[in-house]
Amino acid sequence: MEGSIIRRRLDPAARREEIIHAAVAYFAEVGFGGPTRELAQRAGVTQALLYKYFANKAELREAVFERVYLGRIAPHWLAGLRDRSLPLHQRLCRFYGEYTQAIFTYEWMRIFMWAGLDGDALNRRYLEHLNGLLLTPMRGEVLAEAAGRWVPEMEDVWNLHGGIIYLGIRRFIYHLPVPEDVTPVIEAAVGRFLAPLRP
Amino acid sequence: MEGSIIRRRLDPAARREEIIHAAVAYFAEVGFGGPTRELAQRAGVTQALLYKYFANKAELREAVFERVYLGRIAPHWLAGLRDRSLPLHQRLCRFYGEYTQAIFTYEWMRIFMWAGLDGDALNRRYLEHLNGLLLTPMRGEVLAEAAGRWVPEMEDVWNLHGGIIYLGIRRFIYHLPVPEDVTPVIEAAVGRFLAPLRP
DNA sequence: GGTCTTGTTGATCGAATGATCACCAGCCCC
DNA sequence: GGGGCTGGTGATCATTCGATCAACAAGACC
Repeated sequence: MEGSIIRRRLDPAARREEIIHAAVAYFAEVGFGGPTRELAQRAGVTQALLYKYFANKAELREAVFERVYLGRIAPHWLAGLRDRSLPLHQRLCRFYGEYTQAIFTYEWMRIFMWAGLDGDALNRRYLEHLNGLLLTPMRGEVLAEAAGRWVPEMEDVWNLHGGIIYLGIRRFIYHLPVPEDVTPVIEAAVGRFLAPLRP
Repeated sequence: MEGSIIRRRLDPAARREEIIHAAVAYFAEVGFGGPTRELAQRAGVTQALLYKYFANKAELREAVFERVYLGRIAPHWLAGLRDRSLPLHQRLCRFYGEYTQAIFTYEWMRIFMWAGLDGDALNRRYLEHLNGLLLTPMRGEVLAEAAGRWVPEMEDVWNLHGGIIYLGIRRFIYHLPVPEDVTPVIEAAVGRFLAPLRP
């Protein structure tokens, strides 16, 4: 009758995985200030067990960061942006379509914001990486396409980027209604961004 | 020789003011999870005294919200947006110049974000208010100006808004370098937004 | 200058939190 | 099927947190 709790022995790697998975969801919701006891409960585990897999809370937090940040930037995006066999408009739309698909999740958006407010260095490093690896090349493609007709500032690129990211902020941070399909919004934003290129 | 601490009796209203002022700065920095003892220290006051002015921490938090949110939207902004004796471009630039001047502060941007992550209802209400009072009329002005040539979606307006607000997010949340003077960035963004109106 | 009001403090309480440790029990292996 | 390795637990510790309260003292008033 009662919810019999069966104690299951798990492979350490699998258990660690389960804990990290639960921690990502938990910290995304309540922030890193949330008590470890509640996290343990969500992971279906005792609080003491957490400290068999992580020396302290900070280490668990690091593991969550690693999980959330690592491999979030797909290597083919840069090549895709530079593939001049396609129109630039199409390349930008494709990139932001895939990028938003990658980061517009409850977990990523919120953990990124919690970490930002906490002043975590990983956050700034991620954005500097994004800037160097993708946004600057994006500007380079515009420069090549414009052929002197227009010299965009990096701030123009950041403006495009921010306008799109703000969709995710509205949805996952502010809990405001946002279009289910962001594709048309991205296309409109990219269109405005590239408007100076039109003859 | 030692920093002699002189106990000063203050008018209750003034003391309350000091506490709220310190609380705004403190919570903006560390979030509402920050301990009341450290806040009291920053306010130059004992922790016990906080509870003479606020029944509990939640009430102090409310006072901080009230201070930060209240009167942040200037009443003349709506009239300024609707003043058709000026070009729409100029009206939008003026509005966002004043709006960013009002909210691009360390305290406002960060408390707004902490509150958003905490799921505070005031947050959503503020944005719905902003939407109804300013963004929707903005779209209305564009509609009037376009006279059928272009029918912008609310998402286009949100995109303009988000692209500009993202400047403050980059600066105060992510601690990234951002142009000191945002005026040119605003002008460029407004220009792109209104591009469909150009013949 | 004495007295009374009340703004302010130091001490302290109970609850919650991160972290530890002795001990238990599931599962593999012979 | 019975040791034994080790994943897992319950109890507990030290600290920190929000909150309370009796007692103190600064300043106004006569």
